[in-house]
Amino acid sequence: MSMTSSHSPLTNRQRLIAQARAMFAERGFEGVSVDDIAAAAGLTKGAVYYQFKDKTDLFRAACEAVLADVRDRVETASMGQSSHHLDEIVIGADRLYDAYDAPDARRLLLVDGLTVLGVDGWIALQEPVGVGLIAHALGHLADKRLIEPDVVPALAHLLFGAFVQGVLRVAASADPEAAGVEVRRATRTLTQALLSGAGAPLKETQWLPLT
Amino acid sequence: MSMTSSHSPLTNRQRLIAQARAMFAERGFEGVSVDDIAAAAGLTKGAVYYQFKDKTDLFRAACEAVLADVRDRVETASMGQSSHHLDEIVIGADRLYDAYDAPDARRLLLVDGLTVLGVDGWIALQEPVGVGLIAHALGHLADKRLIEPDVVPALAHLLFGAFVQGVLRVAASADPEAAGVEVRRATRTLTQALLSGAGAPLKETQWLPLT
DNA sequence: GCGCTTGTCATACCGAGAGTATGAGGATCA
DNA sequence: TGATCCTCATACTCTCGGTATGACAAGCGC
Repeated sequence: MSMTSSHSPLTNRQRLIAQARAMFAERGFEGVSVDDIAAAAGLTKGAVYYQFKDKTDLFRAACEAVLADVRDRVETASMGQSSHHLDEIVIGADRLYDAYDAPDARRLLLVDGLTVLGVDGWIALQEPVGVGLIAHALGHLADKRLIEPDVVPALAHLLFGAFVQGVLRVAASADPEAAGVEVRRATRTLTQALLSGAGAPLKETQWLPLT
Repeated sequence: MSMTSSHSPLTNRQRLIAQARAMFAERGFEGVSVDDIAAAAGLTKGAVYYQFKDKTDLFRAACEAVLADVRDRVETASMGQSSHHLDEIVIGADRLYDAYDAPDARRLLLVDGLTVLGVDGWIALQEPVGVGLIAHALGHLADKRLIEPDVVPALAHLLFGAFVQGVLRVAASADPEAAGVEVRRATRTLTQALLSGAGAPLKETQWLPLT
């Protein structure tokens, strides 16, 4: 069970995932029928509902395949970069933009994923890769007390949300080239502001003893 | 055409929008059928397809109704607050969290809206209220040269993306009370970092003509 | 070889639901 | 009193997700 990438001939399950990934990326989750995916893989609906629980399950498998490629692009881009440095949050954001610069990553992970998988499923999906990378970089800032350590999980989530809208803004722009530079500059403004150490004291008024 | 809020008896169109808003907020766009909405309003599908182009059009009308309430809550909360001040970005974020603290705002505007209306439709929907408020507050920072003025539009979009994930993180949390405080603290870390003026010079190394 | 099980997939079918076609009923106006 | 327009109900089509069931092959014990 679950042997990933044996050798030459793809299993029918892998072909279904590959077709689903390509077609979902082009026409979206609602724009593709299960019969279409099965036919594109040279199969019928019966094969799909044997391999997967339902259409959402197939979508989830396609998302994980896309996410695996995104993770690969992030990690290979991280080779030869200064790790354990404070500005990892700055260069890490640029790496994320590069890694998510693909139609399937945008459509599956950032657009349809939230509605199809639900809020909890979506967060669980993004936690290990995107949010995790940001949280790791923020950990270095917390070590130097540039930010409070206990805000790292939530702040990583927030920054990933900013990143998501950055990707979507570029994708929706009439001039993606210019929008890409604009978004990366705005992101850099955000991340470099965190490097200036303005979140450490938080001397403001003891507002709530909660948490 | 388009007479909003005449007096006592709601028109059938308004009743349809109200029912759609309530049912979409509870069961989501895909979880509610057009017949259900029509029946809940004491009508049939024919009335819906006379008043609206399709189901998406009805959803869009419901979104605008929700957004009108959100805008009201933002503006009434803005009465008696220090405007034209630098920390408007800090207190404005808190006002946004309060204004979006409703099930229909979360589900329609932040979850289903992106997939149903598409990326362009979603951005166009959020621009006048949420993004606009943030852009206005960022304008004060740009006036004082704490950030570069030309990054304001993109940065406002990014910060709104962070805000969206903050709302969703609270909604998905098992303890919304604690998560709310956590998210607001993280947001404050982000906004206050911008106040420290680390984005002004941007003297950084001629980084990349990339993209 | 034979029966039995198991894994894999095709076929046939059901029901829900979006969208359309059409006409009924009322109101207004000539 | 028609004629026209507005508003909506009814009846229908068609796509599509999901299920039920059977076909077919590969093993496996005997």
